[in-house]
Amino acid sequence: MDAPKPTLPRLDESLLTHLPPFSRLERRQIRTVLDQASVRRYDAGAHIFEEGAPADRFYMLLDGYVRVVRITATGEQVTALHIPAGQLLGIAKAIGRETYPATAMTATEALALSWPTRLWDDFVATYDGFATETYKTVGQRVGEMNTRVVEMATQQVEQRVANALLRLVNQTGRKVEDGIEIDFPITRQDLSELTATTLHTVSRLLSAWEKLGLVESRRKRIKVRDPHALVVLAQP
Amino acid sequence: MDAPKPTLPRLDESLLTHLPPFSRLERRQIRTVLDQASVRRYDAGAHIFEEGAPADRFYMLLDGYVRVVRITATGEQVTALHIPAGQLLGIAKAIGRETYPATAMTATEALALSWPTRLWDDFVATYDGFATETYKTVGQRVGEMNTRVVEMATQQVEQRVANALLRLVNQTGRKVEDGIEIDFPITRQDLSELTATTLHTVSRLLSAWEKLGLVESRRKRIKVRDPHALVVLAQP
DNA sequence: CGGGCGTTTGAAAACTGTCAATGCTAGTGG
DNA sequence: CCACTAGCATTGACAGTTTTCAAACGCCCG
Repeated sequence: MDAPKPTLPRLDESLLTHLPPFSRLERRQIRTVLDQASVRRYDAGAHIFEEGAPADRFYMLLDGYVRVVRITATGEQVTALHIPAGQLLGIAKAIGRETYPATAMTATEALALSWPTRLWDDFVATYDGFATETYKTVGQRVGEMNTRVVEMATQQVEQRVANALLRLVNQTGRKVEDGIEIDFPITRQDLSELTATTLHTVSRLLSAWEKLGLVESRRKRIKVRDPHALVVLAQP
Repeated sequence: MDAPKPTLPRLDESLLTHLPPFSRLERRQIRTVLDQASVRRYDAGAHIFEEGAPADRFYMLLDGYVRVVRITATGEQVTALHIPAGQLLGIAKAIGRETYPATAMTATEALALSWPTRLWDDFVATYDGFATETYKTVGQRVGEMNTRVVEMATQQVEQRVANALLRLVNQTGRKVEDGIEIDFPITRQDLSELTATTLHTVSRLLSAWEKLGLVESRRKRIKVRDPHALVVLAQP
């Protein structure tokens, strides 16, 4: 919400060198980019920007996970997607918008760089590969949204939840002993907002799957023990 | 699917002068753009391009309506959006994709220009306003998809169908005596693919609304007589 | 004028949501 | 260090919208 403030120590260039939108830049260019950036740490659950607000800044998530949600007139939340560290967000400018199309809130403690949106056109024009890579990101997100529309239109709840779990595990999974765990705290409610159902139904499904040995879950943590069996469930 | 072929008579420049992506171009530039274009007429129901195919060309729809659909593994169709004359389509390149993300089929007889995708970067670089306007188009479509996800996640079928009807009427409505009619042939099945329900449910809803005097419909035609009442129905 | 395709309608079944109540966990503060 | 409590999760019973299944109708185009 309030404007991010620059930190005193200079940011290290290695922060960006391996991230796609900046990977083709020279050291000197990265220096310039970093000198224009603000860093900020966010608590878990903090709002980075709000749907409908002027798109003042765009962000690069350095650490943590962000949930992109829309909130309906009646107060219900619908989660559009999750963004892992290393991706841009708040890039309204890339799709010709002056305001943010959704609210971004952190799913974990997070760290992000940001730049004033007025620098966007500079970045696109000046930095080789920046535009290409950001449009790829847009493309992936559009693709993912598309997939969700198709799923919601054609599949039953069980399949949607299974698919959502698999996607989370693929995108943000952390390999642990006997399974893969979703790398951030996620509640039944969160999962239900991602799959257009209720927390009750999600709870029942997870309980059932746990009895079958497909998943294991504690409060806010979900571990998938048998991804393949889930893939089977996810099919109609 | 075979390649569009150029027509013999030269295309008139006035075709493009008032269309957003080209409206800032000079006459001479439009001439160049047109000389590189192919025109083609499509029958109603024809496929312009297919999901997953290499994005060889991008298109400007000059007349008619196009339906963008995705087809699931089990053969069900889900309609993503409708595109009216005057808009670009097949602009995979704008979102960093090499293949079309969905199938485009005509809802009516249609007329479209097209260019080889290799010209895309030229267009973006050379023509003032082209990039900006196309990204606005992308933004609008993303916004619309977003809205549909939210609707599907939070609303009942009746509200979704009402909202879909209103959107169609707003975007492609033609004012007629005592009402506004959707400007292209649309079946119950089509509407159900747009709202994630079945043709039966759509049929029942339309029958009920017709009894109430909100709409009037014949085979493949829907006329909205009382948009305001529909807006009320569309609310939760 | 015929038939195909779109449409209508009834009845029954099925998912899934709603309501309600309780149990449990993890973090907080004394 | 332990008790407390707020938030998260579980579960049963029930209701209701929506789909599914089936059958028949009727409009339009060729």
